[in-house]
Amino acid sequence: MILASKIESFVMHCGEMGSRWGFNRTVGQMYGLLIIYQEPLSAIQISEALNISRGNVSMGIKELQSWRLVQVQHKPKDRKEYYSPAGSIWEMAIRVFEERRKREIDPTLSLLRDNLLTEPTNQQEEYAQKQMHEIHDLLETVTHWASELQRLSPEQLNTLMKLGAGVSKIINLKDKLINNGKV
Amino acid sequence: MILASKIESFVMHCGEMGSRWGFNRTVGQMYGLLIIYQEPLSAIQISEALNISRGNVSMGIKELQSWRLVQVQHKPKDRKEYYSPAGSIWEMAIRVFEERRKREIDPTLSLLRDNLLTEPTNQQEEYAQKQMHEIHDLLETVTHWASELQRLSPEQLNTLMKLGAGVSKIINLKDKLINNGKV
DNA sequence: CTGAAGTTTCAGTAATTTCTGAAAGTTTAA
DNA sequence: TTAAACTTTCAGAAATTACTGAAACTTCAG
Repeated sequence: MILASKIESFVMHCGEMGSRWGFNRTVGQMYGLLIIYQEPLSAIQISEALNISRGNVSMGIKELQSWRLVQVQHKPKDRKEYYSPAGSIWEMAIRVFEERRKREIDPTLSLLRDNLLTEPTNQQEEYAQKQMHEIHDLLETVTHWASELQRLSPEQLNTLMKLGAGVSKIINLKDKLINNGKV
Repeated sequence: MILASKIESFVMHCGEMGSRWGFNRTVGQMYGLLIIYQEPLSAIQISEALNISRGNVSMGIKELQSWRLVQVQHKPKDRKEYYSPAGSIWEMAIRVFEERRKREIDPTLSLLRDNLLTEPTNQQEEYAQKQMHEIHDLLETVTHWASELQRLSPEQLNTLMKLGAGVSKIINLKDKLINNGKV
């Protein structure tokens, strides 16, 4: 399988960015390929398109599945499995975001919670706990907000984002209304 | 320099999470240490506390500076440089967020922009460009929104986050007001 | 100047992560 | 059953990334 050069440049870029996005080069390439290629692809097609071993494809698919980013399909009269991206671009973004939160924030939150349960035994620990407390509260707020936002429909979220900083005006407006007892 | 066990567990955790947050283990540990430790620390103190070479500390500090996360200070009658975290926990979070956007999203946006400039030459490329277009628009919207939010004061942003999904009610409210020609 | 006290750089080594390919496992059609 | 067609696993090799320590560089007090 030979890729059109525009497609290839996108796929290779995904590979280079892969590790920054939380997976490795070949997993990044695989995901890029599945997104950009209209038809579902079999493991062997992926391994040929990217010049990587069949075993590596298997491991990569597993990884992408753990991120809930790929779907398996079957074609009639064909025992092979065919892979395609799971959900719309929008949904994929949400999933990457969510998974990264789980991997990057949740473990820290739980460590902080544990550490904050015990009393500080000296001045040094007291300061340490103060800092941990601040980090904890920040992460809690952000996590909570993120999960609330995820419950909005794509349209609502889009409206909100397009609103940009204008959202602050609306918050002020709300405050005014509340203060006037009108809401 | 010996660390209290609670401090140590936090520092080691930062090390383990380091690579997920965009730096490596020792850079993560160094940053954790600076955050949790009340006094500014010299390079030699850091290297002793973490059992890493002096040269590694120098490289790590450089890395943290490229993220704008540390500050250098001097003590009277002492030629050593002392390091401490730059800004409040809040500001640090903003900076990590911003730097990661630069490293994880901006390069992709620019690749997509370039690829979208040329006309597709066949059906396969047409589909590819459709996908790239969607990703591009999503990343643009998110990036733009993020930079708008950064312009809000911590207090405003906090209000907004605490509001959670309630923000949708407010958006609806705004729509109503606009439709009634009252705003 | 000089040299002591510090910082930075970087070649080579160590540690970690990723990838391959062959073997083992699974599924299904006949 | 059997065997073909496929998938998964995993030990070891390859590639990448991080770390050390010694040398080079910088700064400054005397």
